[in-house]
Amino acid sequence: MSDEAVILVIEDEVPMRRFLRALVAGHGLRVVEAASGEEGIALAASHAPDVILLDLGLPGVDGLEVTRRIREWSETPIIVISARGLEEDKVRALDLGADDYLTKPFGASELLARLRVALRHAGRRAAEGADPRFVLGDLEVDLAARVVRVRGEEVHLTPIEYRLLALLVRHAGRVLTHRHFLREIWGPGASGQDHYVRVHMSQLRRKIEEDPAQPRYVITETGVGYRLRTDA
Amino acid sequence: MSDEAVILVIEDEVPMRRFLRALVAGHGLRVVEAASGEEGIALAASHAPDVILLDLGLPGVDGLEVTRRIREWSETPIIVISARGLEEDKVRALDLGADDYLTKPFGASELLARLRVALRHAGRRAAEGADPRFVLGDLEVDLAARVVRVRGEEVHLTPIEYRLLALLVRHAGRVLTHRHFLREIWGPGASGQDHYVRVHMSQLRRKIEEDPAQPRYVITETGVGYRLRTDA
DNA sequence: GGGGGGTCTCAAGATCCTGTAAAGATCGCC
DNA sequence: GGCGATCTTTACAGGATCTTGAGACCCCCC
Repeated sequence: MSDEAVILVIEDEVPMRRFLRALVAGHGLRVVEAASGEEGIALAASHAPDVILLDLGLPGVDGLEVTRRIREWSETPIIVISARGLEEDKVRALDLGADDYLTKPFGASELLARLRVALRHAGRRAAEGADPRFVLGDLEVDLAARVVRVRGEEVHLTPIEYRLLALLVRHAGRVLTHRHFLREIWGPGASGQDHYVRVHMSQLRRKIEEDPAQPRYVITETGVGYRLRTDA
Repeated sequence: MSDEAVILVIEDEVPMRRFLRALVAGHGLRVVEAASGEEGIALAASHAPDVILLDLGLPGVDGLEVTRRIREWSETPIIVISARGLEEDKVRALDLGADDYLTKPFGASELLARLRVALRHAGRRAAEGADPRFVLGDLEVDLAARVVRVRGEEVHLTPIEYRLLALLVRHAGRVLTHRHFLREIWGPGASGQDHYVRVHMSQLRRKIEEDPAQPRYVITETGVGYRLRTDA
């Protein structure tokens, strides 16, 4: 999950940029780099990073200006890195919208810890409200909670039934082959056992379809596999 | 709006506490003071402050423990103040849930600026329900007070039982896997020991369920984990 | 009308998972 | 050092789930 997090590094000096990239990338995070303020602002807009690491001492558009410009439209956490440790510099940056301020030299593990704090904030903002749900007619699938409802009623599914449905939901509208189900759920050793899929799909339909003989949700594509309707 | 903001100061040394109160109160913020960790936790629950200023070097329940305990039910920003500037101290506090870490001595205006950052974060989250109590049928869990009641009667839980229940409450309605419980409670070294979870979950049910064989609250999802009902 | 591929359903047995008790190990406290 | 509380570990019965095979069905083509 947080393996997918994207960090934007805005830093003009090459050695420092390398250091930051190595540090951040070495911890399961993706890195996007900008060598100037303008580029940084553009990448913040195009890549929607989860956190921004920003060096104040940029040539051209300086770090404070970058902060101000990004804050006009985005609330992505910004961690400022600076060689200047004067209090008034910190106050200015923080009041302009930065979320943290680190003075060089700093320790690698402190930076990472503060990065985790910022990611926590970013993640919380993203996770506010209810879970993302897939709704189709009377069927409701909450992949985050692992809960399935039909006409508002919770339906109990066994592990295999749930995984079948989750696969269908994640690829709603597309046809999934028997082979695909077998690979994803039973692993590579089960090829050819198409009846596994059929039996469990039948159980699944019995639980979520009103009339399993006339399925509304799970459509069988004869000779190929199954497909989940996207329209009611 | 921010004229109404409440800052909780948890600090045992009187001069420092006076200094912080004067500083914060002089900027249109209300101050609530605690002289110990226990008091701090209690006031955090009863006064619902917008930001918490926490000294790490408390006697008795120390600052790290205070952070951990508050984070069990609340996401109020915590700014840690400490005489210790070692990197590992910072990392530990931040990873336990603190949002910022200031090393003494620090400048007054920097503290205020970081306080404004924390208030910004708190304000963004102002729409939060704020009641850290979970009620479901005859079961009542007060994460702030660390108290569990069944039909009004207080129930004594062992540490592990309580943490199991607290996890369930914090993710009420979602299925939590065995792996998740093991990681959160026993740490990364305990993977594969699913029976830990089963044994303690059984003890927990014996204490909170009327009929453990027909659980009303803790639902088992065979092959996956457990889930706490959200509806009666 | 018959045959065949593909599909659905059912149910029995095998397999895996879960709840529970109970005994031993550990810990904190006096 | 002893005691009580808690945690770990083991064992087993009962329950839930999965596999497997067989029969029925459907649709299309011959």
